[in-house]
Amino acid sequence: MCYDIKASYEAQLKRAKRRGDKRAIEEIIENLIPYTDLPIFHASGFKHPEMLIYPDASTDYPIVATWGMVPPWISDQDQIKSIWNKTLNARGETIFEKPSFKTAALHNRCLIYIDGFYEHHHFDNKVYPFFIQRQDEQPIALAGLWNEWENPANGGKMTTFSIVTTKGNSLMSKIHNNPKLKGPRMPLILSQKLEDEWLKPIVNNDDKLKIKEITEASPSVELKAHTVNKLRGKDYLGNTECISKAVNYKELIF
DNA sequence: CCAGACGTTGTT
DNA sequence: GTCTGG
DNA sequence: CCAGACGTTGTT
DNA sequence: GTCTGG
Repeated sequence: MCYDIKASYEAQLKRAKRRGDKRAIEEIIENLIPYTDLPIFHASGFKHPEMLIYPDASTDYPIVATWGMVPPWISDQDQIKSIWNKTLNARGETIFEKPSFKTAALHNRCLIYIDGFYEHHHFDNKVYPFFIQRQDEQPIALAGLWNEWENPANGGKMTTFSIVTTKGNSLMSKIHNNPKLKGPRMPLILSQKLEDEWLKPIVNNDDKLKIKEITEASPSVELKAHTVNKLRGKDYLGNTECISKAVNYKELIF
């Protein structure tokens, strides 16, 4: 599962920067960043933040997109409201089957670069938020699906995305403290090699199988986690830098 | 055939 | 748009 | 996902 | 307990 993320400028621009094209970076900062909610120290998917994603059609130059997939057959604002809280994540195992995701799974895959994500741990009837990041604290590349929706009423365009999830690893199991095999979920984290595989167009069945393989392999990236301040309700601090900082809960036994 | 959905998460 | 359930 | 409401009347 | 809103 993945409903809460941190996405700094540095993380979001990581892929654009790898070519060392300074002019391109300036352009992105000038023309795209103003339309995003960056920097995001914490955002809930349920607030549908605007971020940068790297689509297959333009692998090194990002576009602005809203978190919460709006499938092409949606016809008005009311339908958007009823669907986009349910399409923040897409189960990797079924992206080629679900009506909301199947077209995007074939033709509209993307990468989302974040610093880390947040998960809620339950202990003694209370909820403790954790921030999860790479052990080396480098940005994380997530597998995503995107779509451009056109409003039939006025031709207005809206680009949206969903984060692909997969089976959770042992750290996730511990945070979710779930003994069941059915197990916790986590976002699909891609190694550098798989990032490019994920964006490669599908032209035959082998390509499709390759993508399926990626969604089924458990992420090999080493992660670490610490408790942070509340992410929901009255005690929520909002989108402030300190929200991903470690906070000690004395009563919590983890 | 038409109507209605179309999605994800987890059980301290 | 396309699939599922009745 | 978590937090917060969960109801009625009539009008600041 | 269960549903809605963010």
